[in-house]
Amino acid sequence: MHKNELMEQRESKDYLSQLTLDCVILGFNEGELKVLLLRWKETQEWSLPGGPILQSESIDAAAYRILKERTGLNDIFLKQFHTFGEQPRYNLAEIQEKLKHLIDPEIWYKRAVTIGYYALVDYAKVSPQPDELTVECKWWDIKEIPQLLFDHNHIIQLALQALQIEINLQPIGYNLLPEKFTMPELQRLYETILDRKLDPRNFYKKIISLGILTRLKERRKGVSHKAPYLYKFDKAAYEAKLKEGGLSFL
Amino acid sequence: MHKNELMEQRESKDYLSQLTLDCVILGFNEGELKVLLLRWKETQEWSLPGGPILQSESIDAAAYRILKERTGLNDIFLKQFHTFGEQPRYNLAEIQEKLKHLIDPEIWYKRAVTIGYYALVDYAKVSPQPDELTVECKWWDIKEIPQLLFDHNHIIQLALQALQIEINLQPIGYNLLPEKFTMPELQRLYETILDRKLDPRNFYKKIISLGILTRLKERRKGVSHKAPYLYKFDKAAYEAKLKEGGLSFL
DNA sequence: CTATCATTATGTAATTATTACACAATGGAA
DNA sequence: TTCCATTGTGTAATAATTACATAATGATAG
Repeated sequence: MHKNELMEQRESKDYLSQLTLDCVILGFNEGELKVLLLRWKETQEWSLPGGPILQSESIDAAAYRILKERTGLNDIFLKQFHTFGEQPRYNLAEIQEKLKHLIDPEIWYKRAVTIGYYALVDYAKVSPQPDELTVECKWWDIKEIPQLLFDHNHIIQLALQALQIEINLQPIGYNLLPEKFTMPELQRLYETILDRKLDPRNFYKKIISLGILTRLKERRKGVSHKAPYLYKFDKAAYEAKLKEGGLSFL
Repeated sequence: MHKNELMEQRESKDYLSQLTLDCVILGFNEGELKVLLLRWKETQEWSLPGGPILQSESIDAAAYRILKERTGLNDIFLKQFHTFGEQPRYNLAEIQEKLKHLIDPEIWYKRAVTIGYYALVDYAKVSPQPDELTVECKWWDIKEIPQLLFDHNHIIQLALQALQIEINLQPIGYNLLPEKFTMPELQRLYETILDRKLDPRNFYKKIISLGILTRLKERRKGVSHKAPYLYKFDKAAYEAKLKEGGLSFL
């Protein structure tokens, strides 16, 4: 491309894109993975939280901003997993029609690129907040997600795939559980993410052998069966192991 | 964000970004990983191939376009690995100074986002072509890369990390070698990517046990030592194994 | 108070995968 | 013909993964 062409392009802004970000915010409750979705004003249409990235911020900062706005949480496990720039990413006319009461159809760019992040949060600590274009923000069971706006079903699908790989590389379980948790809870989390049953004896051995868990004296009370022990993630041990290099998970 | 704000934003184009793409094109020659770099006109400055993504194309299509332009190749293993949107990504003033003879400093946007792809190609099949802003396109040994423009050293670093993970999930070796190759060549490729020595007997066992390699009757000739067998990647067997689900690599 | 229910906690043996390790064979060059 | 560099290959030891079953316990219901 020649200097003049570049200048012309800049003039026409042809090479600029609408750059947005979408967050797949995941929590874990009652043995199921949950994802936080927003319902748009005056419709029954749902989508992922997200929005434009401002010129003044890095894309990571934008992701943290959106997370903070929707969940109230600051320190969150957040990871970019894919950038979506198909052409077209979704049926533009359909979206224009569905959301015309909210957004002038003119505003939709032909090609919108969105950067996908997933976040892992402690379900109990989140207070879901809708944004300016939406009226409802709530958790959905990952297995009961409706048809979403844009290509958001697809984005969630890829986020879950990325998570299945990540679970082998990091103790991500600990981001999704409260500070104290039981072994069966942790196992159920792994089973949900990996989408397969695990043997409790082998799971216990494996997890314990990582040496990054502390068993407390306490047990969970109020369950109508043998009370399970509570465990805590031992962050210091984890950091130490990481430095030594040797840490792989399931 | 309210409708009016969105309209205002659109007017000012504040939420639009310069969206570019950079390709880490990797080849393998003489036992070393090579990366294709471009030297800019009238300077000694090098960078990765890349450029703006056009409004009319998907980001994957843009990556294939750039690859085709720089290498002449069509069918290429190409993978998006990360999107870079730090703020700032690099020292803008420095870049403006270095490239002012080519590009009006005005043209540089404050925040540029680039999508990183890596490509794996057969070194021998590539005929490197510079683009409009560059005069030289050539392979560099991965271990001898100079200080590059922008944040391109960083981008290469992350591409190599992504490749180290990918090598466990796919037989990517075959994209980097010619159709026929020897076992020691394949081993050296793995050693280079993983950056560690492998035992030849264990490597042989492991690779053969995947069952996706065919040993030919032929041997490589003209070497002043025992002539090694040639192997071919058995694509049919690979596809079959993939379907059955069970395929993991090193 | 006791029996029942649901669930937790845990060990061992078999299988499979990984690692460690050494030397004879061979093609070309000297 | 000898020498050199490199290829081709097997076995034993160790480590990791899988398969598998039962006693303990806390709450609840009778």
